[in-house]
Amino acid sequence: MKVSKAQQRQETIAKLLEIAREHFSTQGYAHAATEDMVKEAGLTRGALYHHFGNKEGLFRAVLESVQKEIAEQVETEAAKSQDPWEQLLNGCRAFVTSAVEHRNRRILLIDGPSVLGWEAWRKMDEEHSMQLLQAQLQSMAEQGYLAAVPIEALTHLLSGAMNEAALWIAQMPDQAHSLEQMTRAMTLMLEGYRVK
Amino acid sequence: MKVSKAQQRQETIAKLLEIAREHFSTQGYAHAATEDMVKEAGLTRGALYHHFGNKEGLFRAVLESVQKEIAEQVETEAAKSQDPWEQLLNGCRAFVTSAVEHRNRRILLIDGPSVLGWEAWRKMDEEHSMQLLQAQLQSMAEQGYLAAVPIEALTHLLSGAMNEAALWIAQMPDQAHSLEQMTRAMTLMLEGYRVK
DNA sequence: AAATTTAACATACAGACTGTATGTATGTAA
DNA sequence: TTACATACATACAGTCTGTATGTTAAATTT
Repeated sequence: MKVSKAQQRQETIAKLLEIAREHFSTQGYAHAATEDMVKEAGLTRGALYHHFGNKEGLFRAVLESVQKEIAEQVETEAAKSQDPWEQLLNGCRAFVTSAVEHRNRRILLIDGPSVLGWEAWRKMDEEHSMQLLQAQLQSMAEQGYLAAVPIEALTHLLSGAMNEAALWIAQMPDQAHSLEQMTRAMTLMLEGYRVK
Repeated sequence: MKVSKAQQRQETIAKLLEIAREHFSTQGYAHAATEDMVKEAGLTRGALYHHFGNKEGLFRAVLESVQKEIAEQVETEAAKSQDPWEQLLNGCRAFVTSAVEHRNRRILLIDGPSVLGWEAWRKMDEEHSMQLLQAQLQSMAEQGYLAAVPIEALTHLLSGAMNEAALWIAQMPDQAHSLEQMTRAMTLMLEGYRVK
């Protein structure tokens, strides 16, 4: 049976991304050995270095797919409402819910900044979910929904709050309850920016 | 000349902590080589492993001293006012100001959670600056200054917000200006929790 | 259709780094 | 002063990443 190179390439990359995501999530970047990953994929490290350049390149590609998935979730949930305030809260809750998941959490929130450096990580973040948040805030400000506040600073403040929220919820025994509590705290936090 | 063992021990540990802090801050945990650090201290890796067990142990000790310094700053600044709201805001600003510093930032906010794991990092955090924040919030809630909100969730939300705030400010060209903007955003954020 | 090129790997090896086992000298306590 | 513990130094083994080179099959060119 004959397999096209394009197809082979795509399949190999997809397989490595999936396996690496699992390894990075459970072991962390530093303790995930490239040899173990490629072995699980039925390949050798040659394939990895061919497609991703180095271990960090593989991690970056994995993080990119994590970001895309989360941004999609956030966008979908936010779009379910017409009211800007509800859109904002829906999006925030969707982000936290996604970020809590095992296959996203460590890669996105723990190892991401450490492995790529905060600036590179932040740049990636800006091109995905943070972008959505800032656009929403910007639009709300222009429509007069928000009190006078520097948008960029606010975006980072909220983003940081939600990142930690996800990490906190993730390790609590009753996650549903913790999410409720956190939603309450987040709702009040956002209230501070409602124009009076 | 004869040096007591206790004194020798103390000096060696102090020297290694200081040098390691600089190396971890500039190179990051992963790229800081133990050999380089001990060489700079005029020692060998034997000394490091004797006193700290392993590289992670050294990092943990460094982080501990970072935490202590920051908590001290926060406490000092907060104590400068009698008004609980002002204490809270002073403390928050002091935390951000300290966390921004080069010798604290990466160790505390970037590599800390990645190297020690989030749970261990959080536990250390709780024993230092986060403890102060939660105590302040708790006391404010009991005195009727705060709206009804789960304190633990709130503590993490605010802590996360400030962590990201520090990282954002750190990489902005005009840090003084950015700190002002962030203070404005933080002030409004806290307003959300003021009892109405 | 044959020849050539190129993409997708596999293999082998070098270098860096951590951790451990062991040796040694000096201070300390009985 | 002798026995022991502490504070290291030294040597070595194991792991892991990255790179250089080889190989095979598909794609492209002639």
